[in-house]
Amino acid sequence: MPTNPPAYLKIAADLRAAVTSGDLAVGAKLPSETGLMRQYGVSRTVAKWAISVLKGEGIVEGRAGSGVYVRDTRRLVRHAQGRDRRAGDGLTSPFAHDAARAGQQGTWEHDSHHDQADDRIAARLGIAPAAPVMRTAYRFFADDEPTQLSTSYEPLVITQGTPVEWPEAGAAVGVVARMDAIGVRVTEVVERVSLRAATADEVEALHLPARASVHTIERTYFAGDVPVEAADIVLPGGRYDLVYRIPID
Amino acid sequence: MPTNPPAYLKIAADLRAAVTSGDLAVGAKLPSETGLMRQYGVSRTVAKWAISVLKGEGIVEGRAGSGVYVRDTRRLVRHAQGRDRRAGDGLTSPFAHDAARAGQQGTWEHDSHHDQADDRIAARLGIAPAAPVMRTAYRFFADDEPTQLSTSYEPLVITQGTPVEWPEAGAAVGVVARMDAIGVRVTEVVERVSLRAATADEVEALHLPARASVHTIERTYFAGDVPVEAADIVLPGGRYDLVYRIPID
DNA sequence: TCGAATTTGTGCGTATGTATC
DNA sequence: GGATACATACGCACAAATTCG
Repeated sequence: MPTNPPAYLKIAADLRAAVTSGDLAVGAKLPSETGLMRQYGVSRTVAKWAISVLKGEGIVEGRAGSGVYVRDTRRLVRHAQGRDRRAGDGLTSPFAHDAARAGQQGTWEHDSHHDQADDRIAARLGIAPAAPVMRTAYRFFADDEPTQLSTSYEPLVITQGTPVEWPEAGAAVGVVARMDAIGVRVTEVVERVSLRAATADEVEALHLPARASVHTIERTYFAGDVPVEAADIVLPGGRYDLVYRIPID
Repeated sequence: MPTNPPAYLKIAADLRAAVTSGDLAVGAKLPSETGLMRQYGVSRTVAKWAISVLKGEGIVEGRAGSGVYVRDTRRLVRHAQGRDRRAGDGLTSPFAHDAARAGQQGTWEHDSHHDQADDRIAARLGIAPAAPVMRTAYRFFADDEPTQLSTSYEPLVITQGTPVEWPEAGAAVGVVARMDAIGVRVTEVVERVSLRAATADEVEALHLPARASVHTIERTYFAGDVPVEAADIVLPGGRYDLVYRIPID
């Protein structure tokens, strides 16, 4: 006798409501599968499907042998760079700034090397395919938890031989300050925000549960009409809010 | 004999790769459950779980009695309003503009009425709780497919008795143009982008598959430091790219 | 230290309903 | 009507991790 809506979605909705209402706080343990079976008079399969829905939504997390727990959904806020930037800002990176606002310590690791632009990056940077670029892969941590991945590309035609050729080697931090140091005035940043399922690599690097969603941001810095840096940024879905301030006129 | 990774994730990865590589184009039919059972030598349960993973990611869609099909993942692009706006822009809404860029026809339905601000909206608008607001619920369509939900709130203290009190009744379209018409100069818009699972209402209104993710945008327009409009916008995840252009300095 | 109980993770087989072709 | 295929649901089994006496 199939009911409408199906049992597993009704159970999922009940549990979701308990989480969002606060009845089940962060870290709280959900009823066990056996408990749900008795409580709702369903089979183990149905209890599993209900919980798997919530896991797909990223709001709970199963630990084998222990139980299913409400995940920490506190969000970091990422502020896109804009006119807020003050002089002296260049001493600390945008990421460290965002982490500090949330009361967390922002750190990162990086790996820079010369590379050739693939077709996609070449198109974004307005350079020839296979043109030389500086490629830097970042992994950012907030209180030692990995929370952001980023790969940036800068045309070497702009930076080669300058003090800021190696992004993390000089005194200036951040694209705007570094470009400023070599006389390139960054005037605009364009970000394209998208959403997709996390790849296996991202699940690994960001300590995500399987089936997680991520925000992806294609960020491009411009000096006038000339792109000077392109970056692919990956943020765990549901752990981040992205804030944009846009002046009108 | 549990292997690592589990069979259902391996099958899901194979199918995902076939979709992203283009071997399975948009609209193509995936192998049936029976097919997967034979192909991989697994039970129906495992085939089901593999497909359910892809459904959770929103890249395929099951049709009972027919099969599982690759969903259309072409993306609409939403351009946040900024300095791009030209004079005369006020004749067409930002949504219609975005749809036109994608070669689709943008239409919408709306429902306006007087209401009282709840605590959350009051905080965002900087007004007293229960203060009177104009509340307008929108549903936007691209080529007759629902693609965006939005609920906007304007403090009646600003608009009451003016020609633009009812958002969809006057000649001017869009918040900036309407506010301009009553001498309120909108100077900035702030958008907070987030990601969460779709509610049942949203699944219904946007024709989403169960377990879908959505972007949510909390948008606030400011005239100087004064908020003049707040809106909650819901976009289907994976069907939209959000583009922001931010001037530097 | 050990072992038993609990719980999730993965997997198999089957049955019924219903939509599509 | 019949064949196919998905959606939902039941029951069962075993492995692995955790918890706790």
